Amino acid sequence: MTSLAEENYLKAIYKIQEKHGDVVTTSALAETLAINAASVTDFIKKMAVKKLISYEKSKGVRLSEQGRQIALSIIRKHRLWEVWLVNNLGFKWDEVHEIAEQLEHVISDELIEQLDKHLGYPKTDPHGDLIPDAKGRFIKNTSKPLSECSKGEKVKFTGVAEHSNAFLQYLTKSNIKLGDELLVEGIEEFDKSFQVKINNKERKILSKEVVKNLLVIAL
Amino acid sequence: MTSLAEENYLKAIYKIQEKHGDVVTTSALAETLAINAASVTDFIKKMAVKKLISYEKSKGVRLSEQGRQIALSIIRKHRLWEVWLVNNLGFKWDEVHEIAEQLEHVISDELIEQLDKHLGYPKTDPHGDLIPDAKGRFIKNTSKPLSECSKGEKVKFTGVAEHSNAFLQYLTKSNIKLGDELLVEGIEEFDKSFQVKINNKERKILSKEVVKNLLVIAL
DNA sequence: AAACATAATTAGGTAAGCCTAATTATGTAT
DNA sequence: ATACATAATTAGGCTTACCTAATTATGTTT
Repeated sequence: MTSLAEENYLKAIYKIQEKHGDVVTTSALAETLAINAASVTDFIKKMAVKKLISYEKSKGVRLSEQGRQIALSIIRKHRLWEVWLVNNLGFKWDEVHEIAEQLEHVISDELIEQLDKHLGYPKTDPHGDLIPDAKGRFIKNTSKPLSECSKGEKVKFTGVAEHSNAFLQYLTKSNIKLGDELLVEGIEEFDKSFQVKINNKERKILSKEVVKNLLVIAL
Repeated sequence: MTSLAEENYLKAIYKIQEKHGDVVTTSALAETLAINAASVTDFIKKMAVKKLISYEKSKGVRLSEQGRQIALSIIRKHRLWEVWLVNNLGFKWDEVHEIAEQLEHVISDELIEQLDKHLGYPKTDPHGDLIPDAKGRFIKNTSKPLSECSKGEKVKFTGVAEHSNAFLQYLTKSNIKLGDELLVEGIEEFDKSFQVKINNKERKILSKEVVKNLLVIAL
């Protein structure tokens, strides 16, 4: 059995590893979990004994295969619940994270498989994040930040790299939604802002901070 | 904030109080929660300090109005989740209890109100138990055990007094479902078994143990 | 290489919820 | 009223998951 705390550590390690690659430091973990570094050191030693992670003293930790599978199952649950909250219960994409943080810890394989089926086996959550299957496998993802596109490229908005409510609400307010077609009409040299045409209709200026966090795929 | 343990104590106290009325003893609580009596004494003292219950030493405990409201909100959540699991996810009525025991502790008023709406504001759960509203109010319930009916009475099966999987599965196997119409054709003096006609079709003999746990309303 | 800042660890402590064993209440039978 | 069984409480401990303060590593600067 893995405890609530362990699940949260595993998920945090997975996410940091995903973003910054390789070994995860004690301080990075302490930061994301909002837990004192001394407590983290304590805890990861125990997790290493349980083979959930490998731990090199003063270096950092890495998920074991077992740990990775558990992390992925939590992420799978989190994202499936988010889909449900948005598609079936009418929540907005900036309202579901905290609720899903609770629901993701409910234990029942049967439940999660039935939920998956009920939702029609979605491949992505409301933020465009991929949902791993029951075995922890993802479909391929070829998205890149809009900031890496060149003038003239036409792409589809498929996900966000930043999940803060501030950013999600900015997009909602700006009427930019997953699935929108974006045409890069120009890039301002001075401030790296993008002029884009959305769904062949509206024209918008998007700041460098924004385009960095919009994930798109080529059309 | 009320902890997971507190929620479980409150729910247990509510249920014992409901069944046996009045004051709830330490041992009854210890029994239902499968927790040592000494631990229960410890815990209820703390709950009394928090005004969740009133506690008279060596006598037992009673829910405070605040405690009652919390207990009812847990029960509300439990039963709404059960409805969802059966109606939307395809679970059987004997498969949902443990999952709902976990889901009932998820904290979000918004969530539970949206769920309630999504389900069409159900008044009863899959076992026929009443679902309190957001303010902890129940609709009236006029049901009684089938065992209290007399020969010739025609009633509707609306709930179970016993929630064990064994009993639920017995009913499923016997093809007796909530909403079925039951006509008491005869009562065997010797063993108090009932001969009933179900939905004006099948005839069945139901033992005293069974009829005691079938809740019905007059038709 | 020495000095320094930063990161990580160790040591010692706390609160929540549980436990067992020992003691004290309570209520019933003699 | 006393004895007895049962229920409840007290006392002392344990584990989990956190904390602070003090110490030790690590990796840059100079």
